[in-house]
Amino acid sequence: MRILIVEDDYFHASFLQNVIAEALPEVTETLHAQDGLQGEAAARAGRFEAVVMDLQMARRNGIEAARTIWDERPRTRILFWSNYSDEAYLRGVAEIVPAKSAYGYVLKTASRERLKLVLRAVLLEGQVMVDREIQRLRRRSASHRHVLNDSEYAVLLDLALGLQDRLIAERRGLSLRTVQNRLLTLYAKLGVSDEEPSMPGLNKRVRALSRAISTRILNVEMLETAQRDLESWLGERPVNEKAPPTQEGDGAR
Amino acid sequence: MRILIVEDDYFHASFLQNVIAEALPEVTETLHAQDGLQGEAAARAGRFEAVVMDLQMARRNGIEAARTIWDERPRTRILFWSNYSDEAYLRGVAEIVPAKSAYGYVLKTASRERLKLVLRAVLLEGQVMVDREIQRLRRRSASHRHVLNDSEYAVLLDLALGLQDRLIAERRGLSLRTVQNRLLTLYAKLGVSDEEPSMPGLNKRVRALSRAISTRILNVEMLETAQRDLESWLGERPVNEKAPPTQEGDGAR
DNA sequence: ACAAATGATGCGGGAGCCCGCACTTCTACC
DNA sequence: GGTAGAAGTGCGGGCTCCCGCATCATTTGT
Repeated sequence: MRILIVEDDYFHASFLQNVIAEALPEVTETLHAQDGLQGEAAARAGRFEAVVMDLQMARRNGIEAARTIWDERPRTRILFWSNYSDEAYLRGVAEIVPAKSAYGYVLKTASRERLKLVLRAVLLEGQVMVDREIQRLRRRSASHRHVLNDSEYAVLLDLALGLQDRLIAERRGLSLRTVQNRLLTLYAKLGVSDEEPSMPGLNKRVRALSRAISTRILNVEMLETAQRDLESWLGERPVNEKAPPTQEGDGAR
Repeated sequence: MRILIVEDDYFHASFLQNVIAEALPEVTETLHAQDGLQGEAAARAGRFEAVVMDLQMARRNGIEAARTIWDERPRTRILFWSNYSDEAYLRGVAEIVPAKSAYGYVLKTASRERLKLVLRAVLLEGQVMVDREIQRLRRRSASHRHVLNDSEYAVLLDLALGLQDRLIAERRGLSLRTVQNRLLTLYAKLGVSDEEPSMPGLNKRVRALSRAISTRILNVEMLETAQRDLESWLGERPVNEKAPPTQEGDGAR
């Protein structure tokens, strides 16, 4: 069995190699890539069955690297290994994992024993496994602020990219008013409201993004990924011009 | 000489201790705190002259920890040691460093030799020193998107927190129109505009925040710090009610 | 099968936002 | 001293946004 390690921190990478050697004696070879791009290239060339992937790397983050790896070989088993349990990462991973494959998610703070366990479970036995520490954190925040469903999350992403209502409606195939309803519930779930005595007049739209980021429902990596997705959507869109209800050559604006 | 290390990653902390022992033989004792809060407490109790501080830690980030340490003992020398060179961190540090003190900023990817050099220069000799790698990155992005001056940055923070124009004006002691002018230049400098052929109707306000985050001009840590500052400002504000429609003596300006 | 709940949509209006135009300080450079 | 440029402010208009009120369609419970 051959394993690819994608990890930009030298210490973490060598620790991982060490643990792998101990937990998985059936491994015959491990390769170490330093960032997402290298990881993609290595996976393409090396045909690994198993990958341990850091998230949050320069040049190409772990989610995007995993996506292209899975696009090319959907059976690859990938264990995500990260310092953070941002909801954004979990949603990002859940969105791209193919049916054929197995994956896992562990925190870097997990004990050596737990890491070994997850390594075996995911990479060797093909189980799906999420560190119970993450489930715990997840549950705790869920009790507080309500959980976003997929359609709300999609709208949140669009909002975060700066799209205005009309465009969101077009992209998601909804009416304008419906989008605004989604935003409404989004505001509620993110705790954006004027009722706060301390919080006076605020711009709900921006505030929503702000809170989504503070609470790690969104993070930079997923924002960048979403931006790329948006661009490709814009690309294949049939130069759809809006027949503006009003008239005529308003020229560049 | 006694040194406090504030760092939540075990491997990095022990590597650092190792390098310190080698670079600074005059150190008689090092203490290791695992996050910002612990770091503040340790600094308060231990009266260290020198600190090596990670940014991006749970519970209390490095900037905030440094701020309270410097509030209590302004001569403490602090070396910031981070994986990232986000502009947000640099501005955050620059904002809080007291005149009496010395500080430095190194990337974790710096070579062992450079780390040793910076350790001696900052902690021992009291120089101010920023890793040249950071200057380089800084310069590169500066050429591209224009650099924000302090007042624009302040407005950006307010925008990011979700304040609306009126409140920003009040907080910064400006007229409404002036705030809007600032926002205008902010949009320009962040590259938010409709001229993009690809980018159709977008919400400039949100887009500005989005881009500020993507380009690391802002990051989560500084957003949270700014939020706390805002809350304390709101706290000491004299329950200022808006005499809404009309105007009159709005006092401060 | 009927009622209640949930979700999508339309309409309309008050408020906030973006920004062109014009006027006034304030600052800087000959 | 004078003039040009930058920054601050006011006014007004067009557009987006937030959201209450009301109407259907779909889903769910009993």
